[in-house]
Amino acid sequence: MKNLGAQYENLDQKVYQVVKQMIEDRTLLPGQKIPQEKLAKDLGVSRTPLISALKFLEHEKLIEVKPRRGFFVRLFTINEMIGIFEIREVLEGLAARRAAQCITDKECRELEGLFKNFKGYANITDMSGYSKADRKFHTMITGIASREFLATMLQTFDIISLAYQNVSSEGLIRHPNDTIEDHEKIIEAICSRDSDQAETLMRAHFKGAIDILKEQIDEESKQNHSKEVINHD
Amino acid sequence: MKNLGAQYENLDQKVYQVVKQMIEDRTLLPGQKIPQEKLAKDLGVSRTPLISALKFLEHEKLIEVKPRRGFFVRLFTINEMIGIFEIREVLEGLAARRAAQCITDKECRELEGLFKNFKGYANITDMSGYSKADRKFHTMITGIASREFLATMLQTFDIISLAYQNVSSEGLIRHPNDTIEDHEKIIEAICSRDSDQAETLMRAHFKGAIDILKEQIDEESKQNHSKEVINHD
DNA sequence: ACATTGCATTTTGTATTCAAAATTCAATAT
DNA sequence: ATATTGAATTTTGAATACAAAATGCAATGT
Repeated sequence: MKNLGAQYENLDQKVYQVVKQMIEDRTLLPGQKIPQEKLAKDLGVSRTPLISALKFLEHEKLIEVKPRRGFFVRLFTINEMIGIFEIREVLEGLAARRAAQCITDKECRELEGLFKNFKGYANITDMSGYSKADRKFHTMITGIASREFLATMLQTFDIISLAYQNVSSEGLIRHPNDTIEDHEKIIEAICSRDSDQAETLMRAHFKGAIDILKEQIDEESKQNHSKEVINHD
Repeated sequence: MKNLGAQYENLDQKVYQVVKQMIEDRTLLPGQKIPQEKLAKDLGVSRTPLISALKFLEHEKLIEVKPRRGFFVRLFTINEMIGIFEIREVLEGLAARRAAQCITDKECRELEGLFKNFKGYANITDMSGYSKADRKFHTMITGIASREFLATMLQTFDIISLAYQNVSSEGLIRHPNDTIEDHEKIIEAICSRDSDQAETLMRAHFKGAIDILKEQIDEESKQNHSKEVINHD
């Protein structure tokens, strides 16, 4: 394990980053209790900055605190995931609106170039490349909208969605064929400065993901087969 | 100053509440540096839970951390306030939508009763009573929508708006005469389970507040008179 | 009078310590 | 065999300790 001591300005921040990454890449598993002493030793720091980082993550809902029992990696129900996507829907809708209002011509060209490598292919096979472009698409729009709060909030929810994608990979990662058209239309609306349309289309884009989640609930309740780390409300 | 030692489960949480309150009621002023040792002593705790609480508040953007320099009460520009209200607009819009989908008849009656004391008066003079009802209105709707994340996020922004109201009281507190009709229409939409309409009306309600803020910017830039704790981007 | 330097003081970031609470686990009872 | 009790051990919550950084301030120089 990487020793973090002394090489960064603030240990809190760096421990926070590392632990967050560990949750994302499932080194720390949902439901698992955090072994404070051990993890702190592995990271080469004392419990103080680790606890500080865990409390940050509690605020982001990636960590759950049970008083006097410890810190646990949080575990999301599908219903909670729907709630999170609904929030992303309205917040990214707002970001798209704001982006349409303040985007520069240069940013427009960059945005329009994002998916050009995938355009025109009947079937996209470079999933990881597309997925990277997709991520860039969302962060660029938020960046252009540039409202500190909005960026912070969306970052939080982005990570959560990502964590979830790893959990139920067959369910949430949508194939480029299904989403590239959405992306192009949103970019077009933003670049023609049509803020109403940009918001509407971005929201519609998220509604798609939400519908997929809702279908999952229906299926599972029918088959009554509950997956590993997902339990319902 | 109240001594907090021993009377609560977790000192962090309680220190957090108290410090938040101190920022809200302006015992701690924007821009001011937090005297850790002194404040901890005043509260009857050590620096450990105080620092923990301050880091929570940093996440909520009520506190700003300058590494190696200390914690400072944050200071909002009008542009930032506009950003915050835009977020509240979409999130409370979502809350209204969800509330319309899952409200019970009992909750409807409670909601409808909220403003009955003010109804029919040409001019409402009981400002603090109305302001309390207004707060209840928003928290009830969020509560009915009942999505943990949504509630958490809105709570954060609610506090910030409140802090701001204290700062520039002549600007943001709107007179009941201007808002009671909005409230009634929103309640009507929610109680008739019209979720689209509920969202639309709630968003329009917030747009009003945002417009007021934007007018303030225009006025100030014209008069070039900058107020005490407000500085612009 | 004002700027600069260097020492003394204060404050911060982090580790360590320690009492109280929770957990484990073996011994005993049912 | 299973349930219950109660030490021994581990873990948590919070205070304290301490080195490193920042700040204040007085002495000196311009």
